[in-house]
Amino acid sequence: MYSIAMVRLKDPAVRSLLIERAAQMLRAREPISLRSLVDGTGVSTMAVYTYFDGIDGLWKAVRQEGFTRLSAVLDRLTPTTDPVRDLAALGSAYVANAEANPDLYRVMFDAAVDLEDLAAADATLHRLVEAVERAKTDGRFADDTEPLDLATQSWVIGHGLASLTVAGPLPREALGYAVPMLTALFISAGDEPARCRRSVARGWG
Amino acid sequence: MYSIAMVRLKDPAVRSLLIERAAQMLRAREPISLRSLVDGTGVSTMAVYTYFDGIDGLWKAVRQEGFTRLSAVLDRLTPTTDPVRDLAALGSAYVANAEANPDLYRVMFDAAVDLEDLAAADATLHRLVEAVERAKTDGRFADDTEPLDLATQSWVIGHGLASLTVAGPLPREALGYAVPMLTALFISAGDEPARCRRSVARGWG
DNA sequence: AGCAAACCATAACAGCGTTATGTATAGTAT
DNA sequence: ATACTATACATAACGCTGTTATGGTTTGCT
Repeated sequence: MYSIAMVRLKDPAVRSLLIERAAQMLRAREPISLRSLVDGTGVSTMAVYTYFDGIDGLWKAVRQEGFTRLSAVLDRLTPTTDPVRDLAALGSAYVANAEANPDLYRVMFDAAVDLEDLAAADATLHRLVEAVERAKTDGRFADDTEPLDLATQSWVIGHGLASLTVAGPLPREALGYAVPMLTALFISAGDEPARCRRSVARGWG
Repeated sequence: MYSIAMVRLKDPAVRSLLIERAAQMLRAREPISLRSLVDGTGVSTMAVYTYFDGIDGLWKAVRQEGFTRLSAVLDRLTPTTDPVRDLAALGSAYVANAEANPDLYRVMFDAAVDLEDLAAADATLHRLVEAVERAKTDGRFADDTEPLDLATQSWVIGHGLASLTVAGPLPREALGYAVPMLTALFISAGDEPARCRRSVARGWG
């Protein structure tokens, strides 16, 4: 006999509902357990097994949701005529997203990595690679600049800062180090110093 | 009635024994629980409460042990006449230590930060600050270089790389990015490019 | 209409961190 | 030496966790 308040939904709706609720509880800093997750939703603990194959699968789904949202945030940025500025803007949006959702950011990176996580992270990185390629086309970076290398190094800076501030010992203001660090990196890749400083400052602000 | 195989040790010995065993299990990638930790040691689960006030306190102690070991590794480096080379050597030792003890490194940074953790992390950072100061005295960096700022930025690079490789999506080879990244950073602080490249390469190797 | 598969509520299980209780030990004052 | 007190900790129980088993309900296909 099902309970009166029973909810009967199609597959994807239940999936989304549980992921959404997990993200919510993460933001509210409520401890997440199988039972606390489904309490008040009308779905039973078994739903988590039907849709995610256990709590680990749920975390994996949340991780991917985090990357999806990050991608959405980065997609909202429209390229300008200054690709170096765009690179800085991507970095700015990246750390701002981490700062806005610190617990989600932690979940995204605190687990052993599997193939699906790799693909999600790769999609994020790809945006940086594209921006570097545009900058190279515009002659801002040296010809021997490897776009994937420079993009990865930009990511390392963004993640290092995000990780040490939102979930670590550095104070929030340390996020500002992104400006001199990205500037130093882009200048080393061949960009003209004064112009680079302007571009990064604009993209960051 | 105590069991026959009962062990009776002084306070610090039990503390060290449990921390050491936790570090061991971490390295062996065995799941650590209160019961699995004390199994075979002759001490009861209550000892963890006597000495650490629960499992969270145990993790905190492990975290501090991690920072202590890291400090010991960095202390083993003797300064040369080239402080920029020394900075690179510190970075190299930092990521090598993370690579050698990936699980311990994760524990060190995966928890909410409290004051004692802060102090331990600060001691690590201090070594970098000193090296930057020596480089400034030698005229390698611009006069307006703030040692704490540059040291922190070096740390961000080291942690970003360590975090994304030992517990994240980047392959081990990505650790090599430290060389161009540190070089770019030090050049931006005023070091002469060719000399800087040599110093970093020597410090890293 | 009948059948097979999916769905999932309920309940039981082992393991977790923690708390409670009482006994043995260590140290100190008498 | 004796009595007292605080510490150390073995044992057991408690409420929680994720997981598995079971069986009834619902759905969709034939």
